[in-house]
Amino acid sequence: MEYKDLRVFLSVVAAQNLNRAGQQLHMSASTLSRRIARMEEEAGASLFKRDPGALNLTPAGELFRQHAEQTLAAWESLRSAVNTDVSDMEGSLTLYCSVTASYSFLADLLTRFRERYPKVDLRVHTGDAAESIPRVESGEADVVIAARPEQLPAGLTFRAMTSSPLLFIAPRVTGAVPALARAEIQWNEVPMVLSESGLARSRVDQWFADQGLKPSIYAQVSGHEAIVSMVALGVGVGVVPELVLKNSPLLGRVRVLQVQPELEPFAIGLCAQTQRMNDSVLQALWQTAVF
Amino acid sequence: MEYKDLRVFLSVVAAQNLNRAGQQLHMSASTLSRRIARMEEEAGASLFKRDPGALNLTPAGELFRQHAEQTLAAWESLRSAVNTDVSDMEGSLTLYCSVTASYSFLADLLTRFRERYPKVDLRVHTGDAAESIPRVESGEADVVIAARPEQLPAGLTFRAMTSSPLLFIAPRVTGAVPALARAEIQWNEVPMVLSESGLARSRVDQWFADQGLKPSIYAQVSGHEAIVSMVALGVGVGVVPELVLKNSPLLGRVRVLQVQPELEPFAIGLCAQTQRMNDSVLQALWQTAVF
DNA sequence: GGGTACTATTGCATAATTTGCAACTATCTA
DNA sequence: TAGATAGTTGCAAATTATGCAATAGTACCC
Repeated sequence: MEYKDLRVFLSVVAAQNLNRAGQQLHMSASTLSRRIARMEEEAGASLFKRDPGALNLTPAGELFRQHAEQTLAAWESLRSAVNTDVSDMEGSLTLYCSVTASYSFLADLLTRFRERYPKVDLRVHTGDAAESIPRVESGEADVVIAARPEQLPAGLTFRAMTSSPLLFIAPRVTGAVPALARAEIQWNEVPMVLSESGLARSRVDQWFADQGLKPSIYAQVSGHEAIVSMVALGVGVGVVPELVLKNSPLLGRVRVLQVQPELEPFAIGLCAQTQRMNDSVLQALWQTAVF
Repeated sequence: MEYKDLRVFLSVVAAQNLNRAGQQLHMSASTLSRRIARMEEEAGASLFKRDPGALNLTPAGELFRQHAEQTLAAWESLRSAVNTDVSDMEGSLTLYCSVTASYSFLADLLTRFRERYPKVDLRVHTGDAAESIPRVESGEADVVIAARPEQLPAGLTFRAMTSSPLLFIAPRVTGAVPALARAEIQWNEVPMVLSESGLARSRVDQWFADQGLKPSIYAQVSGHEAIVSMVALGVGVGVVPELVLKNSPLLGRVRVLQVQPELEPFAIGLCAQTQRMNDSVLQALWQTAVF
């Protein structure tokens, strides 16, 4: 039994559904199913009634829930007590991240950070993902949530939180892009909607170069979200991380193209200047991201 | 942080020394060192003062110790409450194991079992390890601690707890066995002291057969402990599990021979009849062995 | 002062565990 | 009965933990 299991359990109790809980926790339903099975084995009793429609607690599950809440509360309390100088740590932290990252990670991260270090003055800026690395290099931001660049610039430290595949997307309405209708796609005729710069752009350029092709660029835009919008309008094919797609309200208007070879996935995590890593506020955020 | 870590922590606190704690826990000191390092990172403070001579708790460590004790107590209490019919489970269990296994595992296992299920009437028999499997097959024992046979007989269920290498041992006094003194050992001239039967015996027979050799058997005895005794006396070479050797008072009188290929290690664990596995007392023991 | 013994830590290869995908099962619904 | 939804399970890949062996730091003794 590990503390992470207890958090998983409480999430599942709240969600009453493995798939919903899995989305919140960034885990698959199968993982949750097995973690719960293990907890039940260790506890020696089944914790959920598998009523069709909703997962409800058994009496044993209710006791377990109390145990989980108390134990986690005691643990957080211990952490605060032990880090006296940290629990009422003061200071400020400027964090920059893309709009998309703000949907999927920022909420979790900041909620936990706020609980632990309420006195730290947090400033959050959102914007284009491609801006992340420059911002942390220039010192405009103390820390950013970013995709790890192919070559991490010297002086920066990165800690992965998750990864997200990089996908080709096309308008759902077939026929909007004639070059896609052929049996074999003629990539040099496909109008592409790409980022002006950034990791996604260089990966795509490399992908075309590896095949000895030159992309036909219809539009260069700033921001992955704009790419989804333009693709949904039917102007061409774009490339965005799955994370952006999942959170887009236009998800239903585009479709994912299966291409070979696949683009290497984005590694997404926290990034800060190495020389600032001994700053206690930064260390606190680092830890919050992990446990 | 996992509950096993908490137990590890308390053991280290009690032992004040990684090597001693490691022996009790059947773990290496390096593992303990790293687990503690991880706990300290997760807690956000160092838990032990690394005073030379003894590991003492820091103030943070003292708090952590309280947390660990309370959490584990709450957990045990939950387990008891949840398994009402089990915590005051009655019944009896006959367990058979070798003398050696009784040193290294039985104490831990029975202590924990007793705490959890005090009303169960436990009967323990010790004897030759080779007797284990027959005893459980015949039903003389409900469960045995045994090495897993090459071919687990049908109808038996096995759960591994640890493994132990199978070693060739010789008298420490060189010259006692002339055939060993040669540059290349002439195995067919080496007087062997072997079990009359059992897994170790069949593994050794197979080992000789694989090399196209026939062992020269000086003595066949019953019980691994007797093998160590006879080898220590200088009569020949024997084969015993490391576990037996480690616990033998004659450890200093024998030496381990490096042979190629090595014999496959023993997998040691609990074994019971599959058809009895739905017996609640047996299940209780099974769980006790794991968590 | 220089061994010697003892203890904690770390590099590395291996072993064990965990994870997600995909296929499967079961139940509800139209 | 077909289709949808939700939980479980086989399997391969990735991650993580483990022990061994080597290292580093300290006390103790001659």
